[in-house]
Amino acid sequence: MPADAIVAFVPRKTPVQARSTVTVEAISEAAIQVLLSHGAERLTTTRVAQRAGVSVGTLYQYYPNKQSLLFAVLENHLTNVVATVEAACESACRKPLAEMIREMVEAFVDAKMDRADISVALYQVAADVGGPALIKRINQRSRKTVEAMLETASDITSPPDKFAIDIMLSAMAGAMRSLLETGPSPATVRKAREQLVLLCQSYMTAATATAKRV
Amino acid sequence: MPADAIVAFVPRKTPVQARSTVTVEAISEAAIQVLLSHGAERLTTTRVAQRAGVSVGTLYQYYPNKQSLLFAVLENHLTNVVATVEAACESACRKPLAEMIREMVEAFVDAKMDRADISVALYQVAADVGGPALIKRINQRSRKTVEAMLETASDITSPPDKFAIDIMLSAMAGAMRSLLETGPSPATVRKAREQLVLLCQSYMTAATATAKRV
DNA sequence: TCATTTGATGAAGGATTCTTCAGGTTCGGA
DNA sequence: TCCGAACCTGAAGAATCCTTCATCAAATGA
Repeated sequence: MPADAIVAFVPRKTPVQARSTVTVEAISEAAIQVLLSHGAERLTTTRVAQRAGVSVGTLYQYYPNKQSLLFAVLENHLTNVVATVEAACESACRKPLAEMIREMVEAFVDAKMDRADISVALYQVAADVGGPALIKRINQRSRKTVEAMLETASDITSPPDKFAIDIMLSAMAGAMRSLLETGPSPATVRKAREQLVLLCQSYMTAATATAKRV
Repeated sequence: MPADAIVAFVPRKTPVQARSTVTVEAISEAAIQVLLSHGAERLTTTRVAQRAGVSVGTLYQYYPNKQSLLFAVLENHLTNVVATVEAACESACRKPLAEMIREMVEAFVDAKMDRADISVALYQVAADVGGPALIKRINQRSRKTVEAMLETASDITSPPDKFAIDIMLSAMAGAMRSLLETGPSPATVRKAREQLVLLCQSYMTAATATAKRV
């Protein structure tokens, strides 16, 4: 592969029959499992195919190359998480600030924990080609969602600025990542969830107060 | 390489003459540059050696394998950062809580920004073999340092518990990571630094209050 | 039923990478 | 000056890995 090759990320073919749908899903799932058991460094298209119970050729029928497979899995996961957070944000509209934050944070934690293995596996992939750009997009989308929610808060006049929201979201994601990588017990997760709510609430309150004061 | 090979991480030979010291440093620096320009996926021992202006053989005289090189660079960086934070924590002993947090957070941000390129480059490596264990060690060390500092705070009776400190530190690191990956302007960094101080201060205050109340 | 489309196979080509080692060069002290 | 130790070189072996494609199997629907 040349140093500056432009790689395609779009799927090569979309399943039309039922069996191929099963195959494609098996491949995604296998990619995650291989990522967990062997690490990104030793993730091989052959190994993924083998784990999925198909041959390499089949894999290449749906993904033009290795990266596109990993990208697809990452995108799918991140999209799921933001979608969940967005739903929570909508249902929390017009409530008091503290409650908003609580619902948002809890939705985030729960979404991540729902398939904790996927989250952990994909941290290894996020830094790869395509990852940063994708994450940037997802971050912006989350930011806007939270911003829109905060503007409807019943107990504050002006919401914190964009920057503060970015900080909060990245802090929340970072703490969650660190937590997930320890393979936490359910009790630990519950505690962390509570603490994350507190973290975000107290920061948002402080940031709002500061904003008003200026 | 067999699937479950045990790889050595200890350096193979330590420099004794001046020229080899230069060489070893050139290799570390080259590793970072290659990481930034080509990404972890396409980091090659040959490429690193070439960038360092030496031959591959030379590289293997000091590092038994590719991973040990990356591990060494990562360890060196993380150790530098914690050492800086530790120093700040010591000098902040017996001050009020808010001031402690400020000094600690600012030291952390400054240490990271001092060689922002290294930080960004190494995020790609952290997930690799050896990385997680190393990070765990570093995290514990930081936690203990901050905990010891907080116990001397002049304006609170009982410091937040370990768990809260872990959350704060990982949140801070996560936010910093997200920031660094955007290639921020100096102005942005200043703003973020201020916001991170606020984030940690407000959370620690809230966590302390909660702890007392119980 | 049967032609056409869709799906699956896996050996093999082509390329890359890690690591070694035999042989040469430079340094430092005696 | 001279010798041994430290240092450097880079071609080449051995091991993977990515990706393709000719070929076979299954499903669809007319």
